[in-house]
Amino acid sequence: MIESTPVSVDVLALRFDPTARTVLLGVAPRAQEPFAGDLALPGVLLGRGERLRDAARRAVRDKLGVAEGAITASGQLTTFDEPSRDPRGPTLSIALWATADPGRLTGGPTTWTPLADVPPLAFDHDRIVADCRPILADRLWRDPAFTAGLLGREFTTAQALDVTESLTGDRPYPANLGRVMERVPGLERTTQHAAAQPKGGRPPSVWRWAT
Amino acid sequence: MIESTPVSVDVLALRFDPTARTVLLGVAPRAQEPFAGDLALPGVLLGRGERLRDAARRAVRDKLGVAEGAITASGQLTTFDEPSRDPRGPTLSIALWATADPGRLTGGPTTWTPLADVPPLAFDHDRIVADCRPILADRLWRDPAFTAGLLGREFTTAQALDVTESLTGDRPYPANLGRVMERVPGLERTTQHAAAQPKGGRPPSVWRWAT
DNA sequence: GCAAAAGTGTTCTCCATACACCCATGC
DNA sequence: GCATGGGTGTATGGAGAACACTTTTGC
Repeated sequence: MIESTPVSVDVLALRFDPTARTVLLGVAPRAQEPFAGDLALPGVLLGRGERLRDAARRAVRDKLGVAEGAITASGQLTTFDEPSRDPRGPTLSIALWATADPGRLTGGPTTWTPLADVPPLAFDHDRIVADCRPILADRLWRDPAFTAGLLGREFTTAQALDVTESLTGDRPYPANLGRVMERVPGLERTTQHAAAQPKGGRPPSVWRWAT
Repeated sequence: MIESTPVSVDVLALRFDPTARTVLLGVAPRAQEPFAGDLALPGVLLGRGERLRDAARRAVRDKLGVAEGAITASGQLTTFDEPSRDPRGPTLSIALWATADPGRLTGGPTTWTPLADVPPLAFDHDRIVADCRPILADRLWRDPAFTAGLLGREFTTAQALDVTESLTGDRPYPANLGRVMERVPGLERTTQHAAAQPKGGRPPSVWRWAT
């Protein structure tokens, strides 16, 4: 029997905060050595026969204190295999994304930090975040599960602008983003309009997923 | 100590055959149960601390009999985590691609089958091939390592047409493919022309990678 | 009215697709 | 010459980016 490399699942847990108008990444201080006390992505060792999605949910629940019901979607990113990424010995890290409903979020030791400005993290987690951000930006408006997971079943143009800016780094013209969204299968502009921003401005349209 | 899921690396080993004018996939009959005798992708269990690339090279060498020097490039695809994919118990399968130089290929029990027409394979390898083919098609002309690995340092327009057809399923117009290739960084059309096809026709241009 | 922010319409550019036509080879 | 097949030029359509101008809100 060959001794195999342990596999950990590390999660980029994302949540859109409509008040702060940014996408936040969930990180938590590590409870144990190594890097005890340092911030890190939620991660767990993959159990035997466990599916990646389930491990990701478990990581988010145990390490961030997010109820499983609040996790709206998840998916695979890439695998990191540098043997020295964990000082305890070689480990494989499979990165997944997960989106959380900003609704009920039991406190916990979680720090939600803007995705655009993540503090230094333990292990090679800085690299994981850096490598995966472009992948996430690419998924937006292309992968409906990811997009709907982040924005919810119903959202406004203003929120869509904020999310896009958080992920890609720059803010699209509302007109152009509207045309992109028109072409997303299953997404429709409703005739409703949300309340305007506190500072004023025209009230944005409400968008809804078909099914 | 938690018992972890064993990780196998399964490889889509690709080789361009200029004579047959198609991209071939390397498969070999399994030596052991389960599925002994059935064709399967070359795969090995990932050793502790072993890098994915190295495991892929090992798989191609041990299972296909391809010399390591003949492997020109490799890269990551996706991970398959259905717990029932191996009857012996849950295993993770990380799929990688690898390209082989059609030069020296010591016989071995390898079958090289056209990528467009792969026979039934053991385990879930049919699904792996089906899921990964579009990813490979997308990599062509975008990932220089992959493209150069398949076509070599120097190749003709005719070969480029054949490879594109094998991966995507339909044959582009020579004119359009030429313009795509002009825009590939590091790839240049030389002033040379190769010999014409046996049936005649205009001799195709030779393309070369810059460095 | 004024500032803020979304929506409408228009233009421009780039790229992919398609095809008519020209050119160079084997036979 | 004729079939074969790559190369040149050209047109068309769709997507993205940029921006003037209009509309609807808060104050």
